[in-house]
Amino acid sequence: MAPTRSDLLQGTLDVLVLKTLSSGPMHGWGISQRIQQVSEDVLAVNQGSLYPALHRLEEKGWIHAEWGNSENNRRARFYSLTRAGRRQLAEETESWERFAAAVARVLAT
Amino acid sequence: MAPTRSDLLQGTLDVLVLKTLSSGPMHGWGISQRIQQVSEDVLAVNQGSLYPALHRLEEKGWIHAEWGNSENNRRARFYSLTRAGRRQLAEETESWERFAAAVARVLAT
DNA sequence: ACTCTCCTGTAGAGAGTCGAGAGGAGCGAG
DNA sequence: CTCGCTCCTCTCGACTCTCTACAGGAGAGT
Repeated sequence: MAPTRSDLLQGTLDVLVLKTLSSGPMHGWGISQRIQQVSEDVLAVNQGSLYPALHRLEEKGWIHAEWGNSENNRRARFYSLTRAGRRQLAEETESWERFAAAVARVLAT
Repeated sequence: MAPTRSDLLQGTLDVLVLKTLSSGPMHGWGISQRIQQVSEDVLAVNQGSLYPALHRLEEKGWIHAEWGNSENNRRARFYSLTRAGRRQLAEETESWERFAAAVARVLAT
């Protein structure tokens, strides 16, 4: 098994999930697969972080959950972005960019 | 009072401090000023985060502390990077860059 | 003297991730 | 048919780190 360092920085998971959901509804397991794939295995989402995050996001009204069946015919909970979630995604994306740019400025000698 | 969102992502403070120290010894208060300045006020380091971080870094042997006098003739604790700290800085810088790039990949549709 | 700025430090609370573990259900292989 | 694998969801305790708020000493200017 590849070590695939996860080490999600606190607070990044939310925006990652929101963004992943912005291309359409998806179930939790799929979201984690997707993030790992798109990040080229740099980011790995632990299940112990994923589901609490999903519930957190749902409680805040940024995503909406619904039971359904996966492509493999399994019971899965599909999440989709709400209007508020879309707004939140925009906000968090911008603040991530500001933050990353600032860190980069410090790190650049 | 300017709002200056701080919201340091957990784990970023260390590399920021290490990097700031890489250009020479400096005292805690100066480090926080420097980071805020270089980041163009995007990053603000709280004192309640700074000093514990400094002590953490020292305990791990990445920085070395020494009492001295500041430019304003005040008692100040000067920190400098150790050899291990330099190594750590290189490592953390690289892993930050990998991480930031990965997040950027996810965020870029 | 008094106050301002510089400078270091601590304590409690809160947020979020990690590792580990549990469990159900579909599907293919033997 | 039963076993085992993959898919999929979920929870708990430990841990780490940041935040807010607080406390205090000492030099410098008024």
